Amino acid sequence: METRHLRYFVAVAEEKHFGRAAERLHMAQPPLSQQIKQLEEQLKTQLLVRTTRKVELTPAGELLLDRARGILADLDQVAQDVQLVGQGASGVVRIGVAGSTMYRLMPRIVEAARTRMPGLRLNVHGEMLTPQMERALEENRIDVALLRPPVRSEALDLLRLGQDELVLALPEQHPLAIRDELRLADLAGQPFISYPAESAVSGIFLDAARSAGFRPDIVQEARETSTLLSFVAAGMGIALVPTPRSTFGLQGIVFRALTDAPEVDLALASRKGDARPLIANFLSLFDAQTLTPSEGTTP
Amino acid sequence: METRHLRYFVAVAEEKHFGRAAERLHMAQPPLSQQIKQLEEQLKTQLLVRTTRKVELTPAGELLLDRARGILADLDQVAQDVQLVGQGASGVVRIGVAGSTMYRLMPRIVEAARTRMPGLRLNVHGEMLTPQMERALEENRIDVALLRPPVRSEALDLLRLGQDELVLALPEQHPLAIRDELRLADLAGQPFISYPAESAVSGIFLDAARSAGFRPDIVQEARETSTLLSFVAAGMGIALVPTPRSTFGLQGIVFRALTDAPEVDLALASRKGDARPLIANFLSLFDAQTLTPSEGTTP
DNA sequence: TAAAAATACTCCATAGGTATTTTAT
DNA sequence: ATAAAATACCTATGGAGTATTTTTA
Repeated sequence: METRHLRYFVAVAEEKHFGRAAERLHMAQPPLSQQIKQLEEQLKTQLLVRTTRKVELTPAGELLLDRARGILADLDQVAQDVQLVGQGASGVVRIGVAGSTMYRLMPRIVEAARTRMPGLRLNVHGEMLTPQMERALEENRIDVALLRPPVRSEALDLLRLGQDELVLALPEQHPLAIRDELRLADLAGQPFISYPAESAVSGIFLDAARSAGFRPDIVQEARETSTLLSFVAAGMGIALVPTPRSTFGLQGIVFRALTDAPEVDLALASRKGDARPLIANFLSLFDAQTLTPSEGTTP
Repeated sequence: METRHLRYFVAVAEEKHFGRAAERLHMAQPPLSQQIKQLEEQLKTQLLVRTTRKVELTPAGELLLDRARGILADLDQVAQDVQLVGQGASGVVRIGVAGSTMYRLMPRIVEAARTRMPGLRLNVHGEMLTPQMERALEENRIDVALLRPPVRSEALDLLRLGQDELVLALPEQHPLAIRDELRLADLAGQPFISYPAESAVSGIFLDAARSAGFRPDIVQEARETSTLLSFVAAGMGIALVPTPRSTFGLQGIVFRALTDAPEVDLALASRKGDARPLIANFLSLFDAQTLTPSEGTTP
């Protein structure tokens, strides 16, 4: 049974007239009769009762009409869908995201995708650290990653989305809070709360501290900025965090800029080899600074 | 897009090898390549990535593989279903049934249909009287009718299912209840409960009474036997009913046979013109006395 | 008898086959 | 160097067209 048979049958069943159906199909009546006859022979089932005055459907014909319409509609839909996927206008992008980009940047990304690529679905893998995302990309478990450089792998493309300065978070009553100018070196000897050692922000912080001539005393690690700040609020230590716009409702915390603040980037990483139009389209959403630059968030 | 394209594509996508796919399709490799190429051109979408070492699916190809399998399965299913309907092995039979055949005969009919024609679905139109069913048949609102003859129309085929004698139902305390032999004529002058005037049983009763030389005094009509017997139990009158096997839990009723009891048939009626195999098959279930004869019920 | 579907036949488009070339590993 | 897909070309099946006959309301 070819789709031709279905198209022809539906036309005849709807017109209840071979001549008119043939016209509608832009063909002559005899070959149409032949094809219908062939269909009936293949199905070993009479579909139409023909008299010279009228064409009527048998119960089997009624069933076929209904089902054939469905199948033809399916075919049209599939053709459309396949083309959309082929053009990269439709499909699922698996995106790995750093912990708390979830709160400020991710919603913007989701919104941008929703409005400018309606056929796209984002499969979000949250709470990942940069090295985890690198591996996940390499092992094809995710397609793109919203991460903080640097990345080790050479096989990744990076699209910089923005830059944050690390700012100092410290308890309100802390002696350093009254100083109006602070340098990194002033923090030597303080107890620090930090992100996990594997995280990009932690690496940047440690490098910067080493350059400033001290080795920070990390008294506590926290994966999420909200947790980290709550430790600061509790007076356990001070911390450097990527310019947070909210204190997560915590009391007793103040933020101070550093004159020599280390910078952290935020970037979209993807595999260099990945030629899929969907990924290219998704990345192109962010080429033209859709998300205002320096709109970084927390690690 | 022809189903050929789908079959070919599924074969190649599954084998991931044009040569093996061609073998599986019992054809040569070049025309297969051509057809796939044609499909890709029609969809304006690349479906496969070919190298000389391996064939891989694009995301669009993955989608098409999945959907094409579904459509091909649908087609097979449709072909099967159409053939079943064509052979009359599957479909819906709209059956009109006399009121209380529902309780004893209908379940047997449903059971016979279920076991011997699993593809058949019965659409039961209950609580109908013979003349209503005749009209419903003529107007093609039902396909068959389980009714009590006689029927007026010449355009119906009747298949007799069984025969009942009308038995006398009367209050326990009724004077006639002590007589050991009763004839119809003995009932002259009694108050009667009867089925509606249009019903077949009512007609048969009135004819029999006329022959016996009296015109019954009908004090109450009831459509359903259960209702009718409750009137008898209440002492409102006596009644002739088709051999009921249950008293519907009513107290104070007795049944007496009449030596000259009128007989009522039960039959399956169908349109003479109806050549649909489904109807023929359904009726043939009852040709061979599947339902034991004289298993009649109530009107 | 007239309108419509079925036949009979003819033709040609194209699915499918054969031979060969190209390509990527 | 080789396996596999693509290309080139040919063949022939069968889909579609034209002319005509058959059917039935």
